[in-house]
Amino acid sequence: MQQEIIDWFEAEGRDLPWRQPGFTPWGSLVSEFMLQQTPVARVIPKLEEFLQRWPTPAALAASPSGDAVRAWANLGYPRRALWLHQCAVTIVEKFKGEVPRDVEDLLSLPGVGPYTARAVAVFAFGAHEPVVDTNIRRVIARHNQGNADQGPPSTQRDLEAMTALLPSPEKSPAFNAGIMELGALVCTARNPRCDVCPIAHTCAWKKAGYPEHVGPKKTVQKKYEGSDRQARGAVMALLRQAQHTVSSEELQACWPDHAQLGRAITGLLQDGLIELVADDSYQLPA
DNA sequence: TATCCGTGGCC
DNA sequence: TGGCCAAGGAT
Repeated sequence: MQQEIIDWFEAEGRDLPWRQPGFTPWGSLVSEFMLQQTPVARVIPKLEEFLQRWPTPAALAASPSGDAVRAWANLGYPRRALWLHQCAVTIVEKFKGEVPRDVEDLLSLPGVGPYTARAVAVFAFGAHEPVVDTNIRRVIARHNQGNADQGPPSTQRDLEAMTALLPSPEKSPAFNAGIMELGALVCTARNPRCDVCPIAHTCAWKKAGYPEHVGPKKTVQKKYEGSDRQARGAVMALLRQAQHTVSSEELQACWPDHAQLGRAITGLLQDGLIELVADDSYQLPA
């Protein structure tokens, strides 16, 4: 399985920006932040802009966090932009301006969890570590466990499952990237392309006749339309496009439900995504 | 562990 | 049309 995935990846893997020679560890960190729950196609243009403007952690650390939030634009989950800015500050202060290469150090950074820490360690530094993302979990669930779907994540179990599959250290990056790419391009959530899958001949799910998912299912997201999250999004969209501060009155106009808007503003202030300035106005953090 | 956190595209 | 899904993380 391992070598087949590596061979397939080298033949069929996409030429993504973060796979270009010379791509920096900082670029890897930024790209992994952007790729957290945001599709590749939407990330690519924003990543290029972001890295052109802030090619190093020191460059980003020298800018106000609000600038990072504004550049994040509509990628979603703007707290990621704030955390990435805090990463830059920490990297300058504690790691001499260089992205750390140890998983433990990476995990100490805000917004860096089990996936991002290992992705950077492996893809930027060639570490021998298990990377686990939703694609990899799905491939393992199907090919190795014969189940249609990965179900809810469990960090410890998932890391153990992927660790058991790791090939020799020098092949770790290609295997990790390859199995992830396989899940993204072939072993997809909907309409998997088993006819072109390099490991279909050993796939337990295929062999069992593609049974329905067994076991606990992923929890479904609440409806976005009319949600508190959408209210937060409306406030952030208004503040991103504003040239100056935005008055409380202008904010009222961006969302119909006052109680909901109040919760959104309170939450955003608490998260540090917006700031209250003197005259009952708001802005992105300076 | 379950829930919260944006946004947009797809079938 | 609307639910599902997308290289997760924090609490």
